[in-house]
Amino acid sequence: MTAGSRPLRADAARNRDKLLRAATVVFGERGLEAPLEEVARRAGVSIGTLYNHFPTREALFDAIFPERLAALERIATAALEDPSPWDGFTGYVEGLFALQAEDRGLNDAVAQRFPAAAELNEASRECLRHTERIIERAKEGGGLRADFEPQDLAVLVWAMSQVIRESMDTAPRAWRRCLAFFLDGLRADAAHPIAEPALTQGQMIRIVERSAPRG
Amino acid sequence: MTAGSRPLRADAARNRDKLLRAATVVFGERGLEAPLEEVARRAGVSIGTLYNHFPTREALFDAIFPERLAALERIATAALEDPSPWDGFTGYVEGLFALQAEDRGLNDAVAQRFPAAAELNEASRECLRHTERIIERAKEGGGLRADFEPQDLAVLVWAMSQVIRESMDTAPRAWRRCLAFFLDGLRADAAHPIAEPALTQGQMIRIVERSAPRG
DNA sequence: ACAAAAGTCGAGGCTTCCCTCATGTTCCGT
DNA sequence: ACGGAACATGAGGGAAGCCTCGACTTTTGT
Repeated sequence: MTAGSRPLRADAARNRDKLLRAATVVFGERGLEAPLEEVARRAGVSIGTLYNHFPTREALFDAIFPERLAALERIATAALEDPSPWDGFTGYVEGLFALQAEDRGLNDAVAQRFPAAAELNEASRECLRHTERIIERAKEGGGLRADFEPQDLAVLVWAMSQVIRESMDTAPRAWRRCLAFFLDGLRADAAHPIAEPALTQGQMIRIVERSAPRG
Repeated sequence: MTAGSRPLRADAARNRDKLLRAATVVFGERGLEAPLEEVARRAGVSIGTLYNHFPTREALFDAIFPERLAALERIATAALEDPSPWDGFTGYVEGLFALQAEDRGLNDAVAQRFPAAAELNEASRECLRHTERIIERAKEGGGLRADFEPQDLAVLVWAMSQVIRESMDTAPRAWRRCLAFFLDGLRADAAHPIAEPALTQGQMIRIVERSAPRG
């Protein structure tokens, strides 16, 4: 909140708050593609009012998720302070997916399904910076295989986000098993050479920018 | 083709064929949710004719994909004949994902996104039966970890189908790297105990039946 | 060659979701 | 307690897809 503009009128501030609460619930249940009209309905407010406060869907994301990603910062900090770099790494990854498994919206957000959400993606990128340190530390500690790159974690997030999406209603812990298999492949002593190189930064950017909701 | 009904009129047979070719192309490019009107347009036929031949989207799937999955049978046979059970296993999995990476529709189909496509899902299930043998053989050979279950392969397919979806345009081979990490975690000598049990058959069924296109 | 059967056509009704804007209401400083 | 600024409202127009149905055209058997 840059607070550049006048303070909101009392009723407007109340409505904005109701909208944010409703959006949090609706996106959590239905994912980031939930109809905005349901958000308005749930907030007890007209669709026009929703658009008054948040001219685009992405503006709503930006108002909701950066704060939510603060939880991730805490998890990252704990990871960097873990005496075992490997445990720190796995703890971070598990914490991340546990968050995703509790909220369809967050799951979509972390998988970068809406490139137009500027602040959200900025927050994601901020997290990624922690991630690099966690990965580097785990490699130096000898637990994590040396050829694992930060971009590989982004790919893992795509993969796990789908597992979570499919299974979260019926078997909310199922992703843990999938992740365990994967993590066993990331240990230094499990490493076999891999011919395919990691995605470049440029490729990542191009992919994320393309990934519209349904395109 | 049970050939229970009369033979089609000549023009009708031609149109049916054009529709199948068009659908193959369109689904291949856009995935199983592609607009049917584009299929009709591409076939040079009206939307009404499309519905004459295929009353539902799923009927189209059933007419296209079971044949396509025959390629998988061949890959499975090769896997079972590989002198190394582990190489057979990895070869099968790579062959499967390579197919998915060439065709968005097949990628969606294998991930079971349309439970109503009866014959398609029957064909998928048939493949799964080969899969069980391949997995069993790889475990007995000592290459594959003992706690890997056939349902885990289905989960892997969800995961990889998403990686493929995201990356196939920009980095068509990127999935290979992700799979390599995963496979390193499936080797018997990389195995660490996993607390979370595999999905049960019942859970799998419930999940697949829920997974509507967008719901 | 002709009529009945078989097949084709596409406009149009339906749904869902998007977003806007003219009108009406509420708040707030004076 | 009043006037203007700020805000809320929801009907409605638009886009995309789905699917149907009655009018029309082609095939085929005789």
